[in-house]
Amino acid sequence: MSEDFPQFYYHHQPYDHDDDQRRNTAGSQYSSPAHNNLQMFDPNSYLSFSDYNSFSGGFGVSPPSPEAFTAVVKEEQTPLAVAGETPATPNSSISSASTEGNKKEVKEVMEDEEDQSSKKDGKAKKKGGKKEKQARFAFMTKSEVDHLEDGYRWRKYGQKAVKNSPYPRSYYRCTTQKCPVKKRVERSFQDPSIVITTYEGQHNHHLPATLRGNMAAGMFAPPPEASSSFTQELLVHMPNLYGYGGDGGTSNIVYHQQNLSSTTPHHQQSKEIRVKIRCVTLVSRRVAND
DNA sequence: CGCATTTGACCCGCGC
DNA sequence: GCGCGGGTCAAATGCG
Repeated sequence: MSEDFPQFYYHHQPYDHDDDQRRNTAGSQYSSPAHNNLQMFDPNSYLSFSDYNSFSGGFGVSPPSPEAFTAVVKEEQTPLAVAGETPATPNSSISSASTEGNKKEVKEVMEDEEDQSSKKDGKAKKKGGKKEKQARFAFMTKSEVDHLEDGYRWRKYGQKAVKNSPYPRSYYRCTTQKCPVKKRVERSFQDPSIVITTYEGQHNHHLPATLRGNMAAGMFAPPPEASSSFTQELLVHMPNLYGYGGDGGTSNIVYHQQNLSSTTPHHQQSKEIRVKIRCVTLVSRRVAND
């Protein structure tokens, strides 16, 4: 699976020479036409991660040279997710800008457990073999820290080396009792500045009160000055965005880009947040229209 | 002392 | 059937 993620955001940073070098070495088998265009993205490689049809059907927007963008894939909700609670605590997460606010971009993917990727999930079955399908939600964040703060408390229970990647994958479980949520965190081998976080399951509890209130209930960790409104906006849009409460019958992908500075000045962060909110709004409308 | 992390062993599914 | 790789367990260790 780890092979799929880098493919997804391939060339997100077209001017990163270091990245090119890495592709020529460790990621040789993933080499693709060197155009700074996400159209070069190969959905086939992504298939195991998310529904291929979602991409082929919805990848109509293709920015020529993304400096920063957000991509969202919305797919059918799993029966489990639909039957579950409303996303008071959606299985989404935050890509924290860490202490320095160095987050540059966030990409999200909603993963449907009913697609082919569930095959791999089967491996997660433990001795009991009772593991059920869990909704999964993955996103990529440009961050220097591996474990992004998302408001929940996590306990690391494993770490494995990732094939074709020098970076290990870490496994975390929510420390809250009876909370089934897990997450995997790994770093892209193509761009080590990218952290790939995959959430599995939905929290059956609220955010721990000890952690900066509930500012992290959304998907991203906004800069402090914008945290409140930003999170609220996201929470408002999340249901449509990920099909919670929706018809769940449409596959969708929305791609969005903005020419955000990679070194966003502090005073422009709120602007960036607004851009993202707009993006989410756009997604919501689109889903609604479908 | 309690909790989190580390890490090697183990389990399981899949491909050959 | 076997090997590989992903995921999890659990004892040891670290840390506040």
